[in-house]
Amino acid sequence: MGNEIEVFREFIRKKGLRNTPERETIIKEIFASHDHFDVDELYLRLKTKKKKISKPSIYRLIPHLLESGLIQEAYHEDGHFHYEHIYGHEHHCHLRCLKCGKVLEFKEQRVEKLEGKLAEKYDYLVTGHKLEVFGYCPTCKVIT
Amino acid sequence: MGNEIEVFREFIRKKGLRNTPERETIIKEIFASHDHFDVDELYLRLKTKKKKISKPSIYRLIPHLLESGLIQEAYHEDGHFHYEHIYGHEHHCHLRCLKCGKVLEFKEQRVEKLEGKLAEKYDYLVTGHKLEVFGYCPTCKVIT
DNA sequence: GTATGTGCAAATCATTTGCATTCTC
DNA sequence: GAGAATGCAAATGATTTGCACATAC
Repeated sequence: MGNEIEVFREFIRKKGLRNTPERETIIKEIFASHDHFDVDELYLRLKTKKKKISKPSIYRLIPHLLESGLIQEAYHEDGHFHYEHIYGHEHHCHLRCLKCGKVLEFKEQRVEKLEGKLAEKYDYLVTGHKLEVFGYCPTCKVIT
Repeated sequence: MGNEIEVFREFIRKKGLRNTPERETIIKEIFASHDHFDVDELYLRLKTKKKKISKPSIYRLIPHLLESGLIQEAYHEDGHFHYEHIYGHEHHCHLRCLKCGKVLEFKEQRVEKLEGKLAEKYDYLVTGHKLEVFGYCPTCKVIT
């Protein structure tokens, strides 16, 4: 079990906000799976486990999770966002087919060097990145 | 003036679809500006120029523009997508502040090599990529 | 004690869709 | 002439918001 809860508590404290059991329940559920998630799916997972958390509570928590660096937007598909938790997990990128929408994951280290350069050049505190490569998958490239 | 119109005509022809003056008007307007655009803003730009194009026509055209590689999603913000035209323009990536949401653009060539490797490894026809680096801007990193 | 968070129901707003009409090929 | 595309109005569905109550600090 990671200490994402600790990271979140620290973040909340620094911001002068308040933590709640609902928020910790949501975070635990997010990190309980290795997969991407979306709000509706997360809500249903919680419901299945008899946790009474409302959707607005999830929606209201997400900006904090993004800002704290615990999660990031993975992609926007089927009309809603899909997120992935990034804290304590190996980074991966996406290879997407422009025709059928299929998404493949792959690992990439090359961009880390770039992060350092950018941090210096623009005086940013760089915390992560998202790389999406697109094109046509083996099936779709034949037809196109 | 680029030949994005030609590229689109070719794409439409290959797919056995039909081209229309509305579509070409939209494409010309997209490429008339160097900036990102979103559907509403594009619609208003067209309206200002007395072009009677409906929003659904724009929405229905976008998947084709994506698939043809003329445009790509730049980011999803303020509840809607922002697109950028990529055909015939130098590629750029985004550096985004997690706190204030500010977006900076920068150039990057390093990822092109990776594209080749991925194309080979997964048998994809790779046409482009989108790289977003995030963190805190000079102002926000002080406060956080 | 006070300001923040929660749940509910209602509101918002981007995007999609049904349909009758028009237009491309 | 058949199948697509358009515009309009209505529907959809994710996300947000107002509000009254509960609760963290």
